[in-house]
Amino acid sequence: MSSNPAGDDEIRDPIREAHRLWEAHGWLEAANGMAMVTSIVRVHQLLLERVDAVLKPYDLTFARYEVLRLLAFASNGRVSMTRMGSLLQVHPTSVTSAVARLERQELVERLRRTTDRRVVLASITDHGREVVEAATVRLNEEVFEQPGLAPAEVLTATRLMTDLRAAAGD
Amino acid sequence: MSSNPAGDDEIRDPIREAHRLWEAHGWLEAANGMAMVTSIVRVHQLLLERVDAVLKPYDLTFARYEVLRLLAFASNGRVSMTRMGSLLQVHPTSVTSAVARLERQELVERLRRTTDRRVVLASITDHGREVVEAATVRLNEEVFEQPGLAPAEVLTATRLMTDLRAAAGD
DNA sequence: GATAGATGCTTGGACGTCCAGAGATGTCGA
DNA sequence: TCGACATCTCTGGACGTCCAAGCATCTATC
Repeated sequence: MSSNPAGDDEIRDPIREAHRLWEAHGWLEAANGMAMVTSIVRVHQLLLERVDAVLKPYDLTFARYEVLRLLAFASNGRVSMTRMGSLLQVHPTSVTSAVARLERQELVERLRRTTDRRVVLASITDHGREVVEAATVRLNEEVFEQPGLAPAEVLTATRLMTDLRAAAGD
Repeated sequence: MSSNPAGDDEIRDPIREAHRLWEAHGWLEAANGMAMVTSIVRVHQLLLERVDAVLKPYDLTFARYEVLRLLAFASNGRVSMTRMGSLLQVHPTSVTSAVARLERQELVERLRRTTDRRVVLASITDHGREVVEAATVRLNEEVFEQPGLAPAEVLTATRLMTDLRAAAGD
């Protein structure tokens, strides 16, 4: 179809291309917002790829890592399911799912609060503590200390994301 | 445990709290990066919530919307599966999954390229075009024109996300 | 105390994403 | 022509997220 020597329809950056098409269709007021949203979606995907690659040797995903990290921080290493969902800002069923897998991996135990037997407490095991500490060291080294932006820009990006969260009622 | 009158362990912003804990554990070099990554993950979640809410009346998700939008832009309304995965930057199986659902909804048809019968072309139907144009109008109005930041900040955020994508080899 | 409503958690199902592997088709060199 | 290899797509399964619905337990009201 094309005479482009590097292949047909070479597109450098799909997001830039989408922005161009939005403007070409007259959606001028929306083009920049579309580009921002699409960029965030893509960055999210790339960052999670990096994070999950680091966590893979520990047989963890980011979702389960966050649960373990939260429990390791908690006093007594115990937090109720509902409270975890609230702190991690995920739905109760996601907590159920994550804790179920962590329990199978023997990184977490389930306990029932005696004063209110409806409440399930997730409790990190000694092995869970070892795993989460090792995983945190690696995550810090390989992702969080090298997030892909200069230190000042990291702060700017964080501030903008915080504003976006606030605008969405977070 | 706590004497906080508004309940125990009131936490305003889980991300700020995580940042504090990271510093308290001496992970100073990683704390800002952790906060940025966590913020992006959260913003992604909130934005997709907004987008999916707008698309719900059209029985679309963002993933399927992107496929439809791409097809509507393409000449003849046709694109091969592999090329869609490349342009949308998702795995081939995600394209298969999205096109399968769109086909059931009669928004897309599958054709086979005669000159190379390995290639499947997704082709948008007239009904698909109607749906995607209507959905685009709503998305522009309700999300992309009101992304939650001032216009200048939208540009800054987009630039930072673009730099992050470049750093990740996008 | 008994019953109605609230709360905490789980289950089952739909969808999206990724991986591993398989099947069909094309291409290239012996 | 034939066989080896590459390419395109799909299937099946694991995991995460969300929704709707259900069960167990607690609380409040009479």
